[in-house]
Amino acid sequence: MREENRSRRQTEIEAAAYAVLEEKGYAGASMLAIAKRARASNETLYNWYGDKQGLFRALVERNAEEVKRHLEEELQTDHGALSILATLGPKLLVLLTGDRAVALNRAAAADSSGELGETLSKAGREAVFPLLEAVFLRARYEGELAFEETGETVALFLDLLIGDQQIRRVIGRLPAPTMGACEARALRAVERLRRLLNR
Amino acid sequence: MREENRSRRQTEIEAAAYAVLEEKGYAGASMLAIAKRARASNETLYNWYGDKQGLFRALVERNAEEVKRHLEEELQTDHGALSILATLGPKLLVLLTGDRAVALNRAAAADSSGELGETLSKAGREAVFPLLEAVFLRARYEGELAFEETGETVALFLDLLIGDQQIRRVIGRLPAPTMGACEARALRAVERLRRLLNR
DNA sequence: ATAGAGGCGTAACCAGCGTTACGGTTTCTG
DNA sequence: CAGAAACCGTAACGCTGGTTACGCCTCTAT
Repeated sequence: MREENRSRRQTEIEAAAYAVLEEKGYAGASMLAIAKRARASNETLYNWYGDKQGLFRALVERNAEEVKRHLEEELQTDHGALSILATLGPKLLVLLTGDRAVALNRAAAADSSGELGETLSKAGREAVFPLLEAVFLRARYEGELAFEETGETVALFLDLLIGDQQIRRVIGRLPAPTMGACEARALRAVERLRRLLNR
Repeated sequence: MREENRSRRQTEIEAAAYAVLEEKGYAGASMLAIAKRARASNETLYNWYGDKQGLFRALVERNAEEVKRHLEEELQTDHGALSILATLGPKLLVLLTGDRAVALNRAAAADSSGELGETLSKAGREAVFPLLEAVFLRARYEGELAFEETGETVALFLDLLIGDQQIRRVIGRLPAPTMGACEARALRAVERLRRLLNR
């Protein structure tokens, strides 16, 4: 199969996996169901991904890459640190509470081996964290924020930004937030951060 | 079976359910495994709880009752509001990030019908929320905190207190926090709350 | 004491899943 | 254009789970 063709096929299969996952949960997302939805053969799934965990590991990794790419793009700009946070915040919030991320978190929660959770966290939070640290160091350098421990500050920002939204989404008690809601929430997070870290 | 006997048996069964759930996850927690662990018959399980969902619904409800009871106990005292928060915070944090709560959250995440999530949230967050509102109203009355929207303030407190700890626990990337860690975190949450809501 | 209810332990039923296997067909390659 | 590789669709295998059924035993109530 030609390279471009195969790559397109892969995204189709992964889209199907998301669709089934969002509909039926991890336990209900059978390989055959995913194959049928993608109009693919399960043999292809097994050839490409090895096994069920492999398929979902691929989903997690690709998703995390996308998230990181989005953020790094933002970081390339030479905007002020707080202004970066103001654009980064909503973006991050949308990504983390979106249907795909929620489905992946559910899958990780259901995977008792903990491997999916590890991949999700390593490629997600643990990859984003240093990027945010860089932003905060810049903010301190610019005299906008004052703090001692960078890591602690990033954690505070994440608490203010995300809070318990993710877990509530995962157990199905919070609808996907609108873009506007994410912006408002991110704005408040930055505002509070400034009040806490001023002077 | 005598009433006390049956009630004891129930807690034994539910303890077994927690044990298996914590070991194997929701998908792996089979009725037979739970029955065997509790040295009970699965027929009994089905007679008492109806089906698998019923059993876990019972777990969720009983757990939520306990949480609420703990908190209400604390509220009976006539301590100052901030002092109440200082004792309530660690307690809440321990309960919400403890092995039991995490296992239940995983079960809710795996339940695609959303019923467990609904029960967990209704009996948990949505039951605790008004209690916290009462505390904050008292704090405002005592002149300790200044705010407009009570609900928003409670949400802020929960963000500062819990943050993303729960979701990280659920996907298996955070060990159960120690009592000391919970106390420290709660202390910081209250401290930050005061900085944000003073004057 | 004795009948009956209820619990125990186990087996059995059916369905579904992950995984493998296999012809038939398409698509690439030389 | 022919052979090979890859893919599709489906069936099959082994296994496990939820749920039901059934004999045996223990406890309770009359």
